[in-house]
Amino acid sequence: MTEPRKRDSAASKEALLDAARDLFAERGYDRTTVRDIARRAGVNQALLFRYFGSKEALFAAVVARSGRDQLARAPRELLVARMLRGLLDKDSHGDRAVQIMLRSSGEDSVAKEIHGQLGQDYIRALSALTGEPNAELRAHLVLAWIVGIDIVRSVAGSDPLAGADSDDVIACVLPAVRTLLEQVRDIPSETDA
Amino acid sequence: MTEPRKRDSAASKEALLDAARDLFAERGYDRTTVRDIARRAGVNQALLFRYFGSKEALFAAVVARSGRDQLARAPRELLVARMLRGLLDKDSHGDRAVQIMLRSSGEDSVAKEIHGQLGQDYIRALSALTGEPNAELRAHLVLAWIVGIDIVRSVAGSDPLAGADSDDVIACVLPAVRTLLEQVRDIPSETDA
DNA sequence: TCACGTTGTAAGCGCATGCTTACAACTTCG
DNA sequence: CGAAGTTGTAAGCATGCGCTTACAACGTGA
Repeated sequence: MTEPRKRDSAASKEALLDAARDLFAERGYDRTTVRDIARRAGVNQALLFRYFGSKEALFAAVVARSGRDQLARAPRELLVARMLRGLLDKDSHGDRAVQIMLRSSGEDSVAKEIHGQLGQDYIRALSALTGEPNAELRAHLVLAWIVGIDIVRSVAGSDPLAGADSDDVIACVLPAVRTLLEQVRDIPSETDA
Repeated sequence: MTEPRKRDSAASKEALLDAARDLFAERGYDRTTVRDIARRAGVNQALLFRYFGSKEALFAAVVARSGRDQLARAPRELLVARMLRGLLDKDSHGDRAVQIMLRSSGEDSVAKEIHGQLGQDYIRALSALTGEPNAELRAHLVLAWIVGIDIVRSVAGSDPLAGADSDDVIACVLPAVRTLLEQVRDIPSETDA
């Protein structure tokens, strides 16, 4: 760094949040180091600790930010389709909150609490998509599927699911999801508008 | 260790494989340390490296052993139900190969290859459960769901899915899975026999 | 202008990880 | 019986991790 960075704490914080969001989503919590995050953000790693206090607190901030945005933006019955397209469409900056959150296979109770809170928001939203008595269980199962799709795609990078046309995946998944949450809908395509 | 262990390399290897199987399934690859494995196996960690060469090679051995057992044992149409019950029923020593395999969110190409091979065996088995042209895609989606269920259960440890009665989960999941793989069946209960 | 608070940096701490080394004790075979 | 190979062990290496410390430079307000 021959040129010292201009001082702008808000920009530094934003850069760290963006970098962390992307890296946590790509690699999961454990395999994302604070050095990686700082490097991608273009800041010194000490700033991460100054502004967020710890790696874990940064994680919580990322999850909270990502999830809040999506839940505010999506009509409920489109939520599943948005989450799926968010992970299937490479360019899309769709909903990554769920995979970011659950991709960290942390077992500690603090992380669990963090996940739990936002998770509850998603579960509440999904539970409202069915009139069945075991709505919460169904919501969890649907959430689990979305998470699983993300993980299987990344691990088995060269098979049909990784390279799948998102419409093909949606065509398989949504009818199945509807056996659980009957109000789920796909996003209207442009030609429908 | 006041009493030196009796020399038995086969028993030591077996103990390491069992310990690793359990810990990888519980914690995932990254959060399982070689010291943890050795401790649970009741051996010195140097033996792990002597007998398996590396943590990664041990992982490969565990995955290969677990998966092979299950695929040999299960009639195809019961495979999904067995995998689900394997993770839902706490006492069961059911099929953990898939979650062990995919729970490690490793991105390196060696791990990917390892996963890929056994994964292909599962995919082949699952693909044969439908006559649809995109059978492989469907198989991957089902596998993804199983993985996702395991992960969501462990992360969100106190909600309906974690404490769920396995019959309730199966009752929700199997009909949905059948929209993808029509030949899937549940395990006959004892009273049916 | 100057003092103080804020922001950015490089270096390093303490600890944990996968793995290695050196040694002792045992077991087997000629 | 003794040599060689095998098995088990404790200790430690090299590296990387989250996090801290100390300093410099800047920006703001009195």
